[in-house]
Formats: sequence, structure tokens, C-alpha cells
Amino acid sequence: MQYETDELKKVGLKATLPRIHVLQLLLSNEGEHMSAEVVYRKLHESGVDVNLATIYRVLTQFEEAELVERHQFDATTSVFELKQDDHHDHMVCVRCHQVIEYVNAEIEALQESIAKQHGCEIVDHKHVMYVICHECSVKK
Amino acid sequence: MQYETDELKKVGLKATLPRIHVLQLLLSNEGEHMSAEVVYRKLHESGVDVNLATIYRVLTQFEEAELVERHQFDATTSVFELKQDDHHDHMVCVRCHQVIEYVNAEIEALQESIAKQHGCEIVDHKHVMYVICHECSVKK
DNA sequence: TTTACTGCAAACTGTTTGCAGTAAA
DNA sequence: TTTACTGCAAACAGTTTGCAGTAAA
Repeated sequence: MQYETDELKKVGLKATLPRIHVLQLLLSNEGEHMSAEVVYRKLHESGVDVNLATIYRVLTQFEEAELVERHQFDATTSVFELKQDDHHDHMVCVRCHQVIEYVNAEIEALQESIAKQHGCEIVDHKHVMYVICHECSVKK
Repeated sequence: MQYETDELKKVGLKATLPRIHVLQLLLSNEGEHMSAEVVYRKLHESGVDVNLATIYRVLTQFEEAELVERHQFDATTSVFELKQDDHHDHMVCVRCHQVIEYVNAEIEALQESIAKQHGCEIVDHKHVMYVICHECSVKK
């Protein structure tokens, strides 16, 4: 819990219990992409009662503090993951909803050159591939 | 109006006035990416009163009939464009909200190979670049 | 002790839906 | 004349917000 406290203070946030718990959950589930609802449910399952509105606030603050990244793989729900050092994009299995991360420098470079061709400067991008993953295609 | 009527019947939809008007609007604004709200407003401006709920229904039916494509460039709102023959992706200017379409076979191919490497089969993808367009970067 | 933060409930936004009436075939 | 469609109002889902009370510094 000291680590979480330090991380929070480092980005200028009071080390409150809700924030510590959310951060702890994200840390212990690295690589997962969780919605606010899921964070809420997981915390409650482990006996920690944090209000859903607070979770939304905390996740948004974490995003602003660049501790987490927000993604929207489907039309309705945002998911959050701990921010990693390297940029990566995502594949989402439409059957099992597993998320696979990948990095591809060539695509990144191509993007830049396309933008440049049009006189545009990229400020952000999202690239999501909706797939049927190996496991799902095997089990029919 | 005969053209619209025929197009609608071709995909098995009754040629009703709301549908004809929405299709007409999309046809006369090819290349535009309009939200349901914008469709609603534009129709009303030209003196055609169609209920917003109907516009949502019609656009969804058009999507199912593959007459239009739905995109979500921001978290909250869907936009629609007439379906073209070729696949393309989008750049959206974060300042003026202009949408620029582009096609890049190399990226498409790279996507496929990345998916394959992971044993995945792509069923869909979205690739959006958020940019500052030429005009916007010029006028500071 | 001060001020940022949380819980609660209510609001909000884009979108969908049930139902009774209307228009296309 | 039948049946699909529309308008209306209410519901919906995820998310945000105002406010009064609570806890971190």
C-alpha cells in the first residue's frame, strides 16, 4: 500500500482509500482492460465498498494523471488499463472478449506518412481489430 | 425520388417518406459523416419533419441493409455515411471536425499478418487518426 | 483545521422501445 | 385491407454532477 500511496502523491493526488484500492486492483491485474462496472464489482467481491460514481471520478483522474489509458472497444462502454511505457494497439475477440495487445512500427510509420501526405499532423489515433481469436476458432 | 424508391425496394424496405428523405439527404451530401441529430436538423431546415426516433430507426435499417456505414469517432455519437464500394479509413480533424478518408493497402495487409501471427481472424476493424488538418494548422 | 474527496441521488446524453395510430402495398 | 412503419413519450445505459458530510494533510 505504500507503493500506491507514493504513486498517487507523485501525480498530485491525495492518497485516499478509494484511489488506493482502484490502483491496487489495476496493478494486480496488469494487462486487463476493465470497465468502471467491472472495477466496481471486483472491489466489492474483495470486500471493498467504493461508490460507482467515485470509481468513475478516480479513473478519470488517473487518466488525466496519465496513470491509466481509456479505450472504447464497443459503442457503449469505456475500459481502462494501466498505462504502459510503450504504445500499443489492440485486437479484441468478438466471441470471448479477450484483448490482445500488439505493436507494429511499420503501421505507425505508414500512418504518419499518410497524414503528412494530406498535410495533417496526427495528435492521436485508435486502431482496433475485431477478431475471432485462436481458442474461439478452435472450439468451433 | 424514383431512384430512392427503387434503392429502398431493392433492399426490401417499403419506400416510405421518412426513408426517402433520409436517403435523399445522404445522397446529396456524399462524403459527409452525419449524426442522427444532424440528419434530423438538416431535414427540418428543408421543411421535412421526421421524428428523431424514426431517423435512428431508419439509419439502423440502412446500416443493416448495407446502404450506410456507422462510425463512432468520439465517445458519444455515431455518424453515418453512404456505403461506398471500397473500404476506407478516416482521419478526423480535432479542431474543425472535418473527416478525410484514405485507403492504404499496406496497412490492411499488415493488419492481416499481425492477426495471423496471433492465430486470429479479423472480422472487422476501425482505424481512426485524430489530426490537426492543414487548414487548421495554417490558421494557427 | 482546512480543503480535497466521497457517497448519494438526481441529472444528463445519445439511443432504443412499446404502443396506438397511419400510410404503403 | 393488410401489415409494415411512424410519432410520441417513456425507458434505457453508461456516465457525470451538485451537495452535504468525511477524511487526508
